[in-house]
Amino acid sequence: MEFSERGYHQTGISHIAKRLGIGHGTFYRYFENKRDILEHVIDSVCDKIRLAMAEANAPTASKTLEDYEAQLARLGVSLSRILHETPGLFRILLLEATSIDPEMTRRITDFFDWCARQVDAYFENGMRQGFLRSDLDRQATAHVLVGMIFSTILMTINAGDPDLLKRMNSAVRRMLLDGIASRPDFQNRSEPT
Amino acid sequence: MEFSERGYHQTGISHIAKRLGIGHGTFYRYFENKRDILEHVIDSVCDKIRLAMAEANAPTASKTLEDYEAQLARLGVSLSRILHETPGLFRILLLEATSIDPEMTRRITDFFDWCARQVDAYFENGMRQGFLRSDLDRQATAHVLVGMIFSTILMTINAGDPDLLKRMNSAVRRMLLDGIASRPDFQNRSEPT
Amino acid sequence: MEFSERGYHQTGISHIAKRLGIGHGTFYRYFENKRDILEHVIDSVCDKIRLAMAEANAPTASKTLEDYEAQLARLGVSLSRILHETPGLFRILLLEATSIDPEMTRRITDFFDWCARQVDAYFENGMRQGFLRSDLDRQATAHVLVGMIFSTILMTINAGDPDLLKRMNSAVRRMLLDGIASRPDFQNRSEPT
Amino acid sequence: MEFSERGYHQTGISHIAKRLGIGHGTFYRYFENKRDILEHVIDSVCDKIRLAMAEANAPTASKTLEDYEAQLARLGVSLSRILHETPGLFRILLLEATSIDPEMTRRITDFFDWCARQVDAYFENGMRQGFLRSDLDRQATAHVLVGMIFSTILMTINAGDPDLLKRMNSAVRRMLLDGIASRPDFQNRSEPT
DNA sequence: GATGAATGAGGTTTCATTCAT
DNA sequence: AATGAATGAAACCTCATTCAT
Repeated sequence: MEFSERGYHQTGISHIAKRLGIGHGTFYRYFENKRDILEHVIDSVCDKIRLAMAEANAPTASKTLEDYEAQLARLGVSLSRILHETPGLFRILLLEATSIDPEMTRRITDFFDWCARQVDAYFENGMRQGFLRSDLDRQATAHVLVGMIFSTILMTINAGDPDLLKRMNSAVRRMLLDGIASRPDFQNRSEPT
Repeated sequence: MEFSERGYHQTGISHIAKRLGIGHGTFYRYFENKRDILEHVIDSVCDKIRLAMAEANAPTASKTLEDYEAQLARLGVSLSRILHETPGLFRILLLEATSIDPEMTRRITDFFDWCARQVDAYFENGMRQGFLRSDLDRQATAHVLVGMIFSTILMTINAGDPDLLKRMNSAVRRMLLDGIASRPDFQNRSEPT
Repeated sequence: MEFSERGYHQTGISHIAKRLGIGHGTFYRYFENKRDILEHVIDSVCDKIRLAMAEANAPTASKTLEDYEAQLARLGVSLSRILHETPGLFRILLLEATSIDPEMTRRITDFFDWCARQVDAYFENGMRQGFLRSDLDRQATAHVLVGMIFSTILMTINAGDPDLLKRMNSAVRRMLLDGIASRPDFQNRSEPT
Repeated sequence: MEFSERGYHQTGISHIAKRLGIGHGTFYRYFENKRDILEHVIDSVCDKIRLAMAEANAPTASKTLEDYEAQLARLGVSLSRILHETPGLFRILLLEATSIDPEMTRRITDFFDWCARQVDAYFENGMRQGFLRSDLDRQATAHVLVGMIFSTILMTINAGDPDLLKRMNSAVRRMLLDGIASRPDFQNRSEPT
């Protein structure tokens, strides 16, 4: 997508049309607006992510910490796959679309909130099942986890290091589950894959 | 700042000049460019954050987990103060400046990398002192922590809930240090303020 | 006709095609051009008017002022009927078609000239018969009469008052034949219907 | 004015700017819109005409038919002068501006109505003074007179004959005051100049 | 130093017309 | 014969930047 390479505002309709090999008037047969195409892109990436979260199983599917860890790993794999297949989409979602207009910002904010509510449901299940801390501030922690995930994606997009994604992915899970503190009294879990 | 209310591309030189109470030609005596002013703003916010990190003490200052926790808390307080004093600056840094051009994106990316290197130094100290896990992927985890911090700020900017910042702030420290898993064999630390 | 409701320039080929219930490509089987359809419309309205003038009898048919007055009345009735049946046509002729291009303006000008020549023939007959003033500037007065007629139509199109046409119609005939001056020495003709 | 030569829709901002010898962006410092400039032109021509009517003296100034005839003659001179000085203005008013949009059409219609009301005031005075017919349909006749005047202007704009204006001008006054009928019993007034 | 009038590149969008199906 | 997808010329308009005053 031209937007992710050049940026939304730097991309003219003529650029898009030229890349698609169509006349620039043709563009307006399929999209209402320049903004309209961005909306479609955003919708598409959000849908992909929603699907990825759904594929990671229902919130109530995990009975143990290991189950939950596996769910998280599957989500990481799904998101990595999306990132690999369509690397531009996240750039548009996270870097470009945030500065178009209040309505678009709202749309993205709402999507993050939706993600946080999903995570919240997982947390609720974990607390009910007893494998998550009972004193968890579910809502706040869910937002933090969502932030971790998307900032991980963002940072690996812009990084040169192709290995960083995998390592941050692991670091997220490790930190989420165990924290970073050493445990003199506790056998550290082995690194999750 | 006009940029944070209206957005960079929606803000004209005339808007800025009017707010500053100067003629819009005069603007060019003080700034090279429209882009130039954004650069100044970004530099200013980055400086504020660098100062906040410096105020939280040197990486080697903490000998125990409690020290480190206190450092983190001080950093949280400092950032919260900046956010409170100049709420627009972060919006510009995190939402607007990311979509200007590759050079500007690079500048922000580099700043995040710098932050991550700072955090890395804290982690190195913690591992040397023995209060952080010895198997920590320092670099990746540092990036994750930076991502947590800035995504927390970002999310609280756009949220209606004024209390969310404090709660996410706590959630970040809690998760960072202990993870979210329950510890049948371990007395959970009390909630840090 | 779409042109009279929306205006020529505000009307797209697609509007016309939709109203005709055909695809907008099909339009070009029946008309050369967008302009071409306007030409047809103009031709049609001019033909109607020419027919109306013909129906009012030959220029030489009237022997007396009363005959001529009756001819004028018949013409008024005919034009009123056209105006009532197809109110949009005059709007197109008098308001829209005048601003398309020089050729179209010329066409309308020529039509008015033709009308004036017709009127001229009536005047010539009237002068020969002796019931019109012998010092009449036939050509100029014919143009004035044509102007009166069409401006009457135009003004009644845009007026809210549905009675205005009839009253202006009478006023035209009254003014034409007797003028507006009072005649202390002359019994005013009774108001013609 | 470019509008009167090329037509409103055929005239681009670039044409106007080129003719004025300014950059086309400069145009927008002085006019809101393309339409805005037309509005100014229309206002200007209407003002000229209003002034011309005012110069022809107050409605109540004439005590006799001769006075009124002189007023009419002065009005004719004034309008002829405007027509001579700025021939394009009337073309725009009468041919172009009528097909822009309903609001503009309304504006012109309203102006004609205003003219008719002025004429009405003259008629009222004439009837009160007794030099105009007592059975005059003032409102309708006023509209007809206004129509005569403007259609005279319109026809002479488009005619090749430069003498036509003067002749139609006379014909209007002659017809208005005496009609065109011969008067066996009445000494025709001599042709007014 | 300060100003704001002037500029024109460049953007988005419309729509009459063509032409393969 | 009928269609409507495709086209691209051309329109209007914005706004960052310059420069004479």
